Amino acid sequence: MLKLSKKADYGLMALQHIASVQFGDVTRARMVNTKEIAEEYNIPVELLAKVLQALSKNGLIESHNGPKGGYLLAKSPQEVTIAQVLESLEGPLGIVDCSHEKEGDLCMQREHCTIRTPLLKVQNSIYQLLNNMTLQDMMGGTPLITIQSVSPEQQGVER
Amino acid sequence: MLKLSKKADYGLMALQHIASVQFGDVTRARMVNTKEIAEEYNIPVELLAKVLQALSKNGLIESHNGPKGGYLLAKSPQEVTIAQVLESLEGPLGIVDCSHEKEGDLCMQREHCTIRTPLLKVQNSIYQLLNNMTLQDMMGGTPLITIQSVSPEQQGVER
DNA sequence: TCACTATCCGACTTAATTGGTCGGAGATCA
DNA sequence: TGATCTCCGACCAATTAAGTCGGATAGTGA
Repeated sequence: MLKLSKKADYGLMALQHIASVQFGDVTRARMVNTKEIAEEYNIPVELLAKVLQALSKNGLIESHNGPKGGYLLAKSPQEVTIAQVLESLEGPLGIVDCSHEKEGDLCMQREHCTIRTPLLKVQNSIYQLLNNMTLQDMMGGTPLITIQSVSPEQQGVER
Repeated sequence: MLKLSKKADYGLMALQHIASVQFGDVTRARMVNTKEIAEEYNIPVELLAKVLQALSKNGLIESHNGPKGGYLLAKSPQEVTIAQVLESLEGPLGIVDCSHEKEGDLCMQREHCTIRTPLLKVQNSIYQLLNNMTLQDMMGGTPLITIQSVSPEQQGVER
């Protein structure tokens, strides 16, 4: 319930990866391509490509093709909010349908609908939550759970 | 995106209706059956029945069958949280899959997953939000959009 | 310059979840 | 005791998401 889609998951991972390559201290800034991310995170390549497509279309990342091509962050990490990412991949987000319904297909329950107002409140709260968290927060702010590429013998250490 | 299911919608409406019939000031307390709710809110009867079944199974309402039967709220409105309702109808709610994953099917992205921790924060915030709002809040606290059942003589008005 | 290669891009197919439907079992009231 | 009204559990269809495939485009090296 309320689970976000694989596309959203993949999108967030990819963006986070691109951001840390581009702005992180460890490696020097470079372009990163679909295949690299897919292999790093075990994501089906073509699906990830689709996700990156959408993000590019919505102006969150820039695409450069040809050999040595790849993707680049279009904005700085603190300018990209989680809400923007999710909306780019899944359309406008809303708990209730009637929040963004067009003329003609309003729900049959409308007339007696008593749950709309309180749910809209919840929806707004969630939106603010997602809109206040940026890529920046996902990168540096919180430590990784398990770090594999550092010391392999710590693999078993979880949570 | 993040939209809650029809079942959840229907469930909330039904509970709200039952609550206001049982505890509201307008009419005297009585049992309410599936058909009545379905007609009132234009919900497919059988689907609503399924929803009420689930709620009954999870101890949120009591079922009484036979003629003059119907449903009754099992707890007082301020004891029933939105989170409880949603979980009864849709299983445990979580933004990320890995929050309640069992042994064996952990996601392939786990090893490098950098987005888990921040997303869990978001998830907790949302949960608290839903867990702090009760049926009571949905009834009296917030005004209705359209108030049809206010004047008693309109009570019998059916369509 | 020209051909090759590696990339992005859009449409299609398949699997899963959700929404909706049907017939049966149990209980109550006349 | 019988008939009726209710809840209950299993079944089927439709929508949506997940994953796949081939084509188009741009850059590089000979």
